[in-house]
Amino acid sequence: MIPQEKIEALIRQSHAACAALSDDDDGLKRELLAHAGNRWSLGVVHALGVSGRLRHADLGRRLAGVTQRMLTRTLRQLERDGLVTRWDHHETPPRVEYELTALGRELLYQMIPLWTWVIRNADSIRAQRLAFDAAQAAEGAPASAQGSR
Amino acid sequence: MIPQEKIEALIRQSHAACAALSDDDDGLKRELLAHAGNRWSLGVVHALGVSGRLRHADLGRRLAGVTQRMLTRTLRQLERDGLVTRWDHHETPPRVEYELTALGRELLYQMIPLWTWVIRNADSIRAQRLAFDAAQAAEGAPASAQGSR
DNA sequence: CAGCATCCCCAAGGATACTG
DNA sequence: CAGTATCCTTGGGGATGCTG
Repeated sequence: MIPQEKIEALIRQSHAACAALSDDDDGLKRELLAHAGNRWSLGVVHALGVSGRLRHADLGRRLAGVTQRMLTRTLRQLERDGLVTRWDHHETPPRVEYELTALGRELLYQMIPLWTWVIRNADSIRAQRLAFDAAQAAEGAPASAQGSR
Repeated sequence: MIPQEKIEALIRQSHAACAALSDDDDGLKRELLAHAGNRWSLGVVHALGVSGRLRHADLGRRLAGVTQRMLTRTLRQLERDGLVTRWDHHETPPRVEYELTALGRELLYQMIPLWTWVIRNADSIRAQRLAFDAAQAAEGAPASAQGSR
């Protein structure tokens, strides 16, 4: 699907980029990429990207199942990394809005191809997983194959 | 840096892609993206991308600080998701080699822009973090500023 | 050499209750 | 409404030792 030479060129490029990293950067890099693996970060960035400026409760409504605690936590992390801005209107009752920063928008922009790729390949990966798990099960308990438990 | 309209077009695209997801896919998607946040997954994929087929011990040598346990674990996860192939030569002493699958290469290919972006922005993010932490500290303990504890 | 078993620590994530 | 505090569970990550 993707020409081999192109992949190799890109790998060389990434290799050069990787070699340019200090040990210190390595940790930071992973922390940044960890947002992709965090339970709610992607959802927050995506919701803010789609809807612009949103209040805490609005965000909570869009992310089904999130608790206030985790939402606040996630927002703090994103704010700390400069991906999200917090707008506190200092009113009573409280009124706080969140918005993507330029950096956050860029990150979203960078994420989309990866994201789309994962979604496109979700089916084949799920099938692969099932096959793998089946193979593992067959290997792990061949003696008790018919003994159920 | 990136035109606003382009971002919005991409966001709409990602929104459409996201809307196409079932609840089931959502978990899978995050699990896949979690490889980006895992301690060693990226390193393994990168090393295999750069060097082709590698033995367990060779991989261990390239990833400074990894333990056999975590290396094996990581490889199993990647194998389960169809990103890495395990070649067991069934010899004694054991000889097992690992290699990226086509899917794994594609993932690496998809990752590189994001990766490069993070590296490019590492400095500004680190600065942002320091500022944020300083602000938090100033806000959290202004009363006990001189009282230490 | 490859990798499993065991024990351990800690942060992510969550449920619940409370406050300005 | 936005957020903190508290308690709990789970899994990532690691150190060490053993085996085919």
